[in-house]
Amino acid sequence: MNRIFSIYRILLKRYGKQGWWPLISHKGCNPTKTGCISGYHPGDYSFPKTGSEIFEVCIGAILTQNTGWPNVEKALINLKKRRALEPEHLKRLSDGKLRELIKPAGYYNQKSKKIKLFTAFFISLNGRTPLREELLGIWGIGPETADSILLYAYKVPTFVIDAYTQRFFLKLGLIGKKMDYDDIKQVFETNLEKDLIVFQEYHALIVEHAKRYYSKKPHGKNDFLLDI
DNA sequence: AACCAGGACGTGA
DNA sequence: TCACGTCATGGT
Repeated sequence: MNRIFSIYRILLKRYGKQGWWPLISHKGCNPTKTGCISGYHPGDYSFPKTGSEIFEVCIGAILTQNTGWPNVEKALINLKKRRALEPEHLKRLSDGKLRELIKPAGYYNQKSKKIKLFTAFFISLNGRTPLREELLGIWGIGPETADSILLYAYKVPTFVIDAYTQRFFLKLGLIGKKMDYDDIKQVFETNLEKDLIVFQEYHALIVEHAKRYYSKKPHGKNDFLLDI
């Protein structure tokens, strides 16, 4: 019946719970170990638990723009060592030092500016959950980053669309080539129950699946889902 | 050694 | 609106 939902169940069965969003502060990750790709917490939807963990997810969402997670993790660990994953500390960090710390995540000139602007906004929230429109009003926060922040930092059930999702579901014929971000988002939100866990897992599962079959060209080669 | 990554913004047509 | 160019490091 509902192909959007049945694909979710198939992906969940194949890959299991993904445990997004990863937190370097989560036990299991040793910040001194290089190349540590950890911090996932499959089956535990209580994260992030603290204000600083919420902040960490937000900064990670900015750093991962068009960037692989291993690079982001290096940058986050650098920030963590400097105690700069606390908004009040990060605010006081010089722009030059911030650029240096996040360098492994690339685009450090743009991203340092984005992080500074977001940090000021985050502090002004005083713990309140931001509105999507507020996030989109910040320079450097586009629709995907805004939705990632809402879904994984603030536990707001809003669906995240990324480049992988577009490639994958275009190939499946479930979205159109000319649909924009909000059009595609609506396809998912109207075909799924508004459930935080489903929204969190589905996006993560799409990324996991698409990394395997939609990274290299031709996109979709050997994707078993194209036959179903 | 190219190619790609869990995007967003600025520009010109 | 929209199709491009730009931003940058590190993994495969």
